[in-house]
Amino acid sequence: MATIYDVAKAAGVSPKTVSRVMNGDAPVNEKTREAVEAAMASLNYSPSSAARAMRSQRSGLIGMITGAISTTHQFEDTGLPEIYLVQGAQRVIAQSNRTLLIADSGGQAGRIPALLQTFREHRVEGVLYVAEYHREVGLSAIVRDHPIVLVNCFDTNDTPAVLPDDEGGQFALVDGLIKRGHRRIGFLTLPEQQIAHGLRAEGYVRALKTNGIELDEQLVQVGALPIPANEFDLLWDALDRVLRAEPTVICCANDKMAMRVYGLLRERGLAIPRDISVAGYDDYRMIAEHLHPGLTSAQLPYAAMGARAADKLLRIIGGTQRPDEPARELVSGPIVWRDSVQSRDTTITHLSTRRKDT
Amino acid sequence: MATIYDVAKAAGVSPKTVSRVMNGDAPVNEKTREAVEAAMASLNYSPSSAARAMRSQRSGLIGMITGAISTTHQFEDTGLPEIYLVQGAQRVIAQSNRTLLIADSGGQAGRIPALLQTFREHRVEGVLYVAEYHREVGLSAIVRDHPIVLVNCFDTNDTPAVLPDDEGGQFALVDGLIKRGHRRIGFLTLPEQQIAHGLRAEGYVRALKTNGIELDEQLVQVGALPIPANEFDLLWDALDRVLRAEPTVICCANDKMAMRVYGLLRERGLAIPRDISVAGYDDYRMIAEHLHPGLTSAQLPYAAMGARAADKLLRIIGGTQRPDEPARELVSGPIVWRDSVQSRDTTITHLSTRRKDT
DNA sequence: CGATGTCATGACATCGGTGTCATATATGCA
DNA sequence: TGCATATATGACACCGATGTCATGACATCG
Repeated sequence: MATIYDVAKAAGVSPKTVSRVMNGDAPVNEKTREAVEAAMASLNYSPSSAARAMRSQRSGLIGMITGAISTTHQFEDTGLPEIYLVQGAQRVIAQSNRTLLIADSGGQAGRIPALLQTFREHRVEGVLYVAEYHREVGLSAIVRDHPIVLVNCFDTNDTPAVLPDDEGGQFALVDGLIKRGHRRIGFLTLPEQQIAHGLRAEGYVRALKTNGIELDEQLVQVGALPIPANEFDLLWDALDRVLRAEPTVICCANDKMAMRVYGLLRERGLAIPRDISVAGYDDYRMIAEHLHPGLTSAQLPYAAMGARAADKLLRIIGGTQRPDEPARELVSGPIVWRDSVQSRDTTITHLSTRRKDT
Repeated sequence: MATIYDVAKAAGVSPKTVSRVMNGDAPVNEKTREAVEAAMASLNYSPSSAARAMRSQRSGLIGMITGAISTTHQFEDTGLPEIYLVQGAQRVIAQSNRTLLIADSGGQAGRIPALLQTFREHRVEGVLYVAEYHREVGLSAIVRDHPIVLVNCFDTNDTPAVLPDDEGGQFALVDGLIKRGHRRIGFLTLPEQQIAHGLRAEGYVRALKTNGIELDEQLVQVGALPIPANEFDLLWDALDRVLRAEPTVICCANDKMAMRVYGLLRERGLAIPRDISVAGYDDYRMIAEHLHPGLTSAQLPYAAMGARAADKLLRIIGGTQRPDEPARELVSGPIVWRDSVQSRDTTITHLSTRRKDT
């Protein structure tokens, strides 16, 4: 591989001048520049980032650690749309002329220290720490050596974090359902220990309140439990209880649950959306687009979260954070309306004036 | 960040001795070793991989390029279980004390040269080139500078490649169905231009032949087309034609299609698996495990492919390829049997003696 | 006892860029 | 015309490892 010395020799200049042509950090005569550029092209020259990193003390690398935290998947396999997260982050990082280095622990928390050690050796400028579902984490000390942004998770020390706006997402979904004429809105929730559960429940309640609808607790049931074997029966029972409260639509905690609910409702002879509407959460396109009818769902904006986290991290590294920048940022996703939700005749209902609720 | 000089000073030895302690490439007195190790620990020393790379001319980096090829997604979004591929590759690469560098073009082929340029600057030792679905690709010259392994794709120059064993997977699935008593096996295929289509069709035919069953062309219909808007109607029609041939089971080209077929069959009042069995392909757990009943599916072994590709690449880099190693390797996945397939009473059928068909 | 070998260690150069400083010529302005 | 700047370029050191070679202290052997 050609070096800067080879280029300098070929162009008849000093290495430093070649460096100047590349970096544009000092004026170079037009003729000289052309000669250098010709030499670089003919030698197929590519500067060594190792040498650069060494001299400049800036590696141009960002580390991302995924699959990192859980020792075993306490809940279910998320299906890993994490790749969108990687893509979102990578795009932003590439724009800053940096490169993404990734490490995946394969869910074995014990491997994290070794992976972080690798990051240290590469002198990564910052770390993105990605959790597989919205949760709290405890960070080991080694991580705090670097600028870090948590993604899909947070800790108790106000470490910068980028999180999905679960409350807002559920609010927007339920609010949209109400605008489409629904009044009795069933809600099959996540297991109660999940962070997202509480937030989404709040969004649900706020949407009702904002629209002047009274909460019927019978309509809200825990839909899934961590133990897969039991889950289905429990889902059946939960659905049963919700249906007795006569909802016109059922919000499911996620698209996978909605997929099951499709099957369960059909077994009861209910047609979607004619007899009852259904909504999901996550907007896993693999599911939502291919269910029949298409599933209305609140999008978990993974790509946007990845991009936002990368952006935040770069600002931290560059010292260009806005002074008022909060440690935690929420990223909202759109509601994707598909055919699983039917608008109801609203002539007999009176939409209360919408009040803004912060 | 502490350097080897700091460690040397703290331990009262020369930098070279510290280097020897780290690399074990020459004998070091036990006392000296302990002093050096203590110094390293107290300074929280981490050697600079940039300096190492520079001196040794080995970067310890492997580049992976994903989302690389398609300008627009000609077919549908794959749902990107690519993350499993990344994980599989990363695991193997970490074991070899190397680090995975990733670049994602976001489907914009025009960005590939820039990404490869980044790889060159980092002096990656090899490249994994990942396609989003099984296909043929044309490689630009720049890629051939490096050792490279294609993943999920191949070219016309016998570039090393790791591919899913589509023929074998479909064979194993259909063979398994036959062993479970099925004789009339419907097959809703991929669009014909897909590489996987031809291979799976071959597997289907071979399974029939191996078991002495005659092919009924009516049972095989193209199930999907690249234009999403039309797809559904065409799938309905295709399913209709297949059903007229009275199958006891329907193989779908992928799990997404199977998910739709579930809905379509139910609309016709057919219960799965009581009235008819269904199988998919891909084994996207997000779908297959959560459909009710669980979907039997042939697994696309992404994690294994990633691992195998990384392994192959490392052998190429290390010059330790087995002499007989073929350029293209097929990776087989298991058939995951779930409740969507019902074993049929086989007392009235006569399983022909299984013949091995290579 | 001297030659040879092993152990243990350090001095020094080197990998490929870039920051610092020096130098030489050209230009602007009073 | 003379001095302050700006332009254009090079010499040299340095970033942090490690390969090469040299050296001194012992141990071994004939």
